[in-house]
Amino acid sequence: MNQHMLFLYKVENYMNTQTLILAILNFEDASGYEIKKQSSEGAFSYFVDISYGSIYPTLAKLEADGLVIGRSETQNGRPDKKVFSITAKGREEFIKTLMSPPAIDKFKSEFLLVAMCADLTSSEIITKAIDKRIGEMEELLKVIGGLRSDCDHPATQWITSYGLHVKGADLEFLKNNRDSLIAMAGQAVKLDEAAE
Amino acid sequence: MNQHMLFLYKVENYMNTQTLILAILNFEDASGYEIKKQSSEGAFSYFVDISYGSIYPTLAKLEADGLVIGRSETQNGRPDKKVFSITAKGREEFIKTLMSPPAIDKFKSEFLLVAMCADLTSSEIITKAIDKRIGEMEELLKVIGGLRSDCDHPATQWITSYGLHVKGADLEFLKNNRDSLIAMAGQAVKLDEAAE
DNA sequence: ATGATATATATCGATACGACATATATCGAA
DNA sequence: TTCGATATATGTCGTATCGATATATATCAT
Repeated sequence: MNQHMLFLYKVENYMNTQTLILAILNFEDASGYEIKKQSSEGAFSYFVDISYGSIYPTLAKLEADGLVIGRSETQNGRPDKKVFSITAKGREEFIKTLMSPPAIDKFKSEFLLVAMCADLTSSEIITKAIDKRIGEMEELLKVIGGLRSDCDHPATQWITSYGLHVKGADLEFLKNNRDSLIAMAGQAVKLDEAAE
Repeated sequence: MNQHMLFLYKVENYMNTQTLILAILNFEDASGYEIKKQSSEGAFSYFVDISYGSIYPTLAKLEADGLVIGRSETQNGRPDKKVFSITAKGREEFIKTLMSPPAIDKFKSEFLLVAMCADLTSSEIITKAIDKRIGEMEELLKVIGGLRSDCDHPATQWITSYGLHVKGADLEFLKNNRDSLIAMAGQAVKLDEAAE
């Protein structure tokens, strides 16, 4: 077997717009706007994010493929919306994708980049960066806690407990080690000055 | 001020290929291949990942802009490589980007999607998914631990301690709650059958 | 010698993001 | 009372990035 035959064993990534939309619609009917809200503020926001630039074209494609169906709804005091439901074919397709082993998490952090380069900047910059992060982490814990109490679906409870545990540990480290990171700020500059 | 003037206050995302390459070259000179290794196996792999499809075109652009300079190096028993160094202008540009407050972490998880949909699949699928994750988490802890002992740079030690703390808590939750997630598998199917 | 693996550079199609455009309606403040 | 801000709602478009592929050299085990 050579490297060009690896596709036979390839584990496909399914964390794409199509799967995400099917997952959300499998829980409840939604418009494109509501899908965006679910993905960036709602129950899925902790591990998912989709942009409008992906949502609307993908909804059109999913409808053309018969995986979802849309209907227009007129509203009082708001623009009309197009609400989508998942079809039997869509649900089947979605459950099939869930059977592949999940790919490893994707994680990118500007904060860790700044922290790793703490010696290149000022203590003011580092203080702002870590305090911003502590605030965001506290906010995220509130959001996850809210999701947890709003929903009695067991698997959702499981993942929110997971989130609270991990992000709680995260916040704990940030608070306990805030000052030691700030103390590293500007050290590279000081070394340069000492060398002159 | 209307919404079209928001760019005046916009906090730019700087977690892009250009910044990442400058960050890596600020630590040490590297070829495109070595930059890829740093980003997916080395000191930066915990919070960064760049593909070849981004690295080579960006290196060419950075060199054209005078932020890095490349030199060819012939090697014994290996293909030639082009090693890049960051310039004074590049370092200046990089430090300037570090002064903006870091954007929130980006996180996407197929595992959490599968876990949230545990009731739609079989216990076999869920068992494989969580055991795969436990194995990957143990592997990641080893990698971060290795990075920590290989490097005496204080800020790198700080972020690796952070990683060990958070990922340790992650693994702890997975082990303690593995069986309760598996118990949720297939419940939606059972409810369907009971309704028949 | 054959195939697998590692080093090394590069391109290209598909995907997704992020900014922008457009429209309706509510509500508080100048 | 109109102006601006905010929220709902749909959609497009340029561009950044990924993931797969192509190509080449060299080593090492079978």
